[in-house]
Amino acid sequence: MERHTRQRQAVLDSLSASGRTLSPPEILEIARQHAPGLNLSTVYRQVKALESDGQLVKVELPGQPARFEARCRHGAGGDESCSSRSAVGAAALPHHHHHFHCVVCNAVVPIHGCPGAMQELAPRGYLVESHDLVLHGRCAQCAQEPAR
Amino acid sequence: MERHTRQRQAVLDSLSASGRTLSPPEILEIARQHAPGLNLSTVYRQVKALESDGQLVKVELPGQPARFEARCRHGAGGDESCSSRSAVGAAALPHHHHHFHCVVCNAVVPIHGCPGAMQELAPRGYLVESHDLVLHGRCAQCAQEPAR
DNA sequence: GTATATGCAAACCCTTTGCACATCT
DNA sequence: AGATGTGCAAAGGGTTTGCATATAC
Repeated sequence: MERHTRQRQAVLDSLSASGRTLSPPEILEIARQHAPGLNLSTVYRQVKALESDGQLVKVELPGQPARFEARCRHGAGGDESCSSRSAVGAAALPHHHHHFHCVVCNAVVPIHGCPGAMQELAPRGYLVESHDLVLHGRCAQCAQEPAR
Repeated sequence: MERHTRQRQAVLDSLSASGRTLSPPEILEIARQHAPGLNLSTVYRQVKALESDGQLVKVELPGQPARFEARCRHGAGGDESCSSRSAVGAAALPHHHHHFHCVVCNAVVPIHGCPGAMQELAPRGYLVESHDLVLHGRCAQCAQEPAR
């Protein structure tokens, strides 16, 4: 079914090692160090396969190209558990979590916690099944630097 | 600076009349009825101009192409006012608001609540400046129809 | 040996842009 | 007339796909 290839491993490793979300081009650059000649198409294919395999999570921020993160790794301080939530289908479901996007260095890191009570925000008669939340601001590093 | 053209009016009207968010191709199809020969490029250009003019709002959902909504005034009071998507006046305040996305009919409507307290969700040292929230589920109409 | 993954190039979707012509004021 | 908008076609990012070859099992 799913073969173990140098490319597959390199893609997975690049994400696990980085501890943050990476775009396919970023993955390519890093993964090439362990898989010379790696192609962007292969990155896209592996990233999709690894996602449905439950090993990666696709992270999509409004207006930005997709990024991916290794499952359940936190790169910036906090960890703890994420509260799971209703799933629509029946696949390997990643834990429910949201993301923080640093507008300065453009990094995206997972955050724990969730405001919850989403159903109350919807108009009457509407049925909330899931939600996406993205925080924008400055990460710890960029918050300290004056300007950049 | 900004000229009044048949195309500009048609783009604006299509959004005002629809009461929901529309993608550029959707705008094109509707607006063409009042501006034959209208081109998709023009829709993109007008939509951008009208946005910086404050007459439209760009709505970006994770993983989806951009949509736009008319920025209409909305009387006081409603809880679910902006929910219907026919001819009823839509609600879109210049203020902070989020969106509900119906996974069945794919409509996107503004909602006016907000969980708040976003700073508490961020890791220590992180500074939250803004956030995006999108609710996914079924709108009132689609919630009643037999699930599929 | 056979099925699957890879690399390459081309195609696709969404959006932007260059340019000559049309249109508004 | 002068400035701005429009249509068309081509280009640009991001992502997917067809196909022949290479590779894992």
